[in-house]
This record gives sequence, structure tokens and C-alpha cells, in this order.
Amino acid sequence: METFTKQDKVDLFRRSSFLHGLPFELLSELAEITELVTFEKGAVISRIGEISHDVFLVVSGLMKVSVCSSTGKRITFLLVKEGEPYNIMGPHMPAPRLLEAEALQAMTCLRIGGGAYLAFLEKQPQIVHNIIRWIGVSFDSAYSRILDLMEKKVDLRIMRVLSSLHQKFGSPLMFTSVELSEIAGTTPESTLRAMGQLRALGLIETGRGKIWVKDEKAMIDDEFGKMIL
Amino acid sequence: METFTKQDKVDLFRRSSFLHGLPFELLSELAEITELVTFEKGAVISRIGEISHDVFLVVSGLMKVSVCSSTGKRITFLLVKEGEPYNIMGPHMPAPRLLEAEALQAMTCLRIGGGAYLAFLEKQPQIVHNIIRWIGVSFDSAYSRILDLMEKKVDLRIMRVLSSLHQKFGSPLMFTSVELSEIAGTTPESTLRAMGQLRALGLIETGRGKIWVKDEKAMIDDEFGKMIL
DNA sequence: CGACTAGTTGATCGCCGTCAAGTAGGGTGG
DNA sequence: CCACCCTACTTGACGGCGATCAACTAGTCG
Repeated sequence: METFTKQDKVDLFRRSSFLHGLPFELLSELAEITELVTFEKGAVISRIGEISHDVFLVVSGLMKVSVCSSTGKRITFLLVKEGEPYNIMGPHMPAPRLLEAEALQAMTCLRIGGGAYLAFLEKQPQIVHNIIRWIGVSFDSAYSRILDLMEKKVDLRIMRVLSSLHQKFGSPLMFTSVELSEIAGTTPESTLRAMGQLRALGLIETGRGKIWVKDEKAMIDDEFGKMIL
Repeated sequence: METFTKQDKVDLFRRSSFLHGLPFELLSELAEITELVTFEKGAVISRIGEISHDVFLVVSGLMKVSVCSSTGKRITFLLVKEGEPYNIMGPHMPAPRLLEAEALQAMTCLRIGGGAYLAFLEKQPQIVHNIIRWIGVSFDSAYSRILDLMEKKVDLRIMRVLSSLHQKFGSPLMFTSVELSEIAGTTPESTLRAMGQLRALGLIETGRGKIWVKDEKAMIDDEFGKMIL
């Protein structure tokens, strides 16, 4: 593994929108308590029902965070990419959570132990503002997805998912129908049917595990409550 | 309006599970920056699309917090009762949110201005732990409700709603079919049909705007992800 | 070249949202 | 006390969306 210096960490922090606006001294101190870890593709970072108190900041790769019911139904609710944090609430939570986190690609992350994280918060309360703002955005996104599930047809949900993914990751999107269906809250079959319509309209092109969004503007709806992944 | 002394405030804080475990000095300081306000039944505390930076702690009465889509579909996601906070993320958020808060009964609350709230957080970082824990529980509840919507039938959802409400408020529950349907994410008709079945099974009794849960145990399911309202 | 995975399409079926019509409680004013 | 109205509740009928099952095609990797 190549070296990842303290300076590299601070550079990452500076680019991270999560840590935007925080002073150099704080980022520098944060760098001290983080440790570089790697996960290979498909690795499980945190299993459902486990208590996980470690906080991660993604350096490279992509992490999928999902919740899973007892009957196996799963919904993906976060795709954590470079510069974004995972499990920022974990150290505060007493009970195990329903979360499951998995590496969609080979990843490197910075890990912060739960204890060190909590101590850091008390010492550097400025960062609390960033943390709660970040949680707040996720929270609003969660409830806009509930509204989506209740009142939007599958076709429209798939369109919104593709549009959001395209905004975040650009083209081509490397997702399968199963992955998309877990984001949109539907089945792979319905996902493919919906994508077939979009393809017929010329809005997207699809390949095996790849999707190109051709007409970005036509896929954006003016609805309140943009989906955040 | 009767007097509500600083001591009364601190007593309320002590009973609040939200503020559990915090030292007297902190509660005392918190009391200093809060102001008693009242709302009559049906009053709108915060309208959708407005930026609201005031934080509230409910002294008495009941507040309904809902999100609302552009087509008018509404889902209630929080019922805030005595000792519970509302809008603890608001002061941190830059953009208007989709929330709407309304007094279901005549209410008294303690109000904290957004600026004073943020200043208090920086000065008393201990309280951050309580805040994020509280948010975390709501967050998990939100995602367990997404799973519910996806895979549970209406009958079961209604049962879960009634069970959760009974745990929080006891009998009789003073809710109409419209209110319940907005919590369960369905229509009033389906809500009443589901309740009809529960009534036929002897699990509940219903009156106009009142519901008595007769068999508490039979209504509890062993599912992960308890619904929090 | 074979096996596995991803995508595609068709047929069926049941839940539940919607519309509609009718009942009953509870408050108000006379 | 009764007549009235408004709201909440109740029940029935219908229809469409989408989950599910199933069969088939087509890439990709060893």
C-alpha cells in the first residue's frame, strides 16, 4: 500500500464538502486520529444488527449503505463516495442499527474510532454544525423518498434515481438492475421495464451493467425534495 | 397565562428523556435562553417551505409534524409530546425544508431562538450527544417506515401504528381515520377496513375519534425496527 | 465452449386506491 | 327537546399498478 501522509489526509478533508468551512487546525487534529484502512470489492464493512462505533471517511471507491428487513427485502439508501462520511451517528447510538455497509468497489477509507470521535466532538464543537447539517440533508432525503414511494409510479421513481445517480457519478453509470431496484424500492423486472421505456424515448442507452444518460434535462423533474444518494 | 418559572423549566428538562443525563448547570443555562409560547389547537407552528430556525420543547399538548408533497399527499412522521423537542436540526439547515408542524391540541412550548441554540451548542458540547442520539433514533425510525411501506400490507401497518401509538399515549387514542392514514401511509378507507378487521378480532374497540386497544400483546410484532412516533 | 450472470418479455393475479352511497354520532340553535 | 348539519365512519364495487413466476436471450469470464 502506498503511503498516505498527514498532508494527504488534510488535502482530502479540504476537498470534502462534508468538512467544508472548518479551519486548518481542526482538520489537522482530525487527521491525527484517523487511520487508513482498505476494503476489497464486496467486503462487508458493517453487518446488520452489529453495533458499529467506527466512523469512516471515504478516500476512494464506493460504499453502499442499505437497510434490510427480516424477510430479506433490502433498500439502499446511501452511496458514499470520496470525501463523504459514513456512520457519523453510530458512536452516539446505544443499540445496534439496521444498517449494512458494503464496498461496491475496492475502497480506501479513513477510520476514526468511536471514542476518539466523541472526544473530538467535545473538543472541537465547530464540527458539530457540519455533522448535523449533513445528517439533516440525509434526513430530508429519507422523507422525500417516503413520499416518492407513496405517490410516484415506478417509472418516475426509476427516472429520478437515474437522474440523481447521473448528477453524482456522471456517465456511464455502473449499476445493475438489481442495484437500481434496491435504490428505487421496486423489483428488477419493473426496473428493466421502466428503463426499456426510457430507452425507447431515447433518454438513456443501456449495456450490460452500464447506463448512459443521454438527455439529462428531460430526466429532471421540478419536484421539491431532490433525492440525495 | 400562568407563571412558568425557571424552576419549572428545569423540572421539565429533568423529566425529558431527550435531555437525560445532563448536569444541572447545563439545564439551568438552557432555561435562561428559552421562552414560553402558546399555540391554540390547529395553529400552524411552521409552514412548508418556510425556513424555521426556532427550536421548541413541548411543555404540554401535542404537535404533529408532517411532510407534504406538491400533489398534496401528506405523511405524518412525528407526534411530539411533553418533554420532546422539535426542529433540533433546523438551525443548522441552510435551505427551507418540507416540514409542516401543527398543534393537534392547545399547546405550550419553550422556544429557543436559532442563534441562541447554536451558541449554546458550542458552549455546552455535552448536549450534542443527546441531540445526535435523538436524531439517530428518528432516522432509524424513518428507514424502518420505508421498509414497512415497501413490504408490509396495509392491515399490518395499521396494527403497528396503533400499537406504537398505544405505547406512547395509552388508551383511548384520540385519532381519526384521516390522521391514522397519514401516519400509516394509506387512505382513510383502507385504514377503516383494517380497523374493522382488528375490531372483529376483538383486538380493539372504536368510537368516533377514539380507539381503545384491548389486546396490547397481540398487536405487537417481533419485527426489527420498531416504529417511533 | 460451457456456465454463470444480466437483461428481456409475457402472463397472471391480488392488493389497495378510488369513487360512491349510505349511516351514525355530537354539537348547535331554535 | 327536537331538528339540523357537519363530520366521522362504514361498506361495496371497480380497476390498475406492479409484484411474482416463468421462459428465453445475450453478454462475459474462466
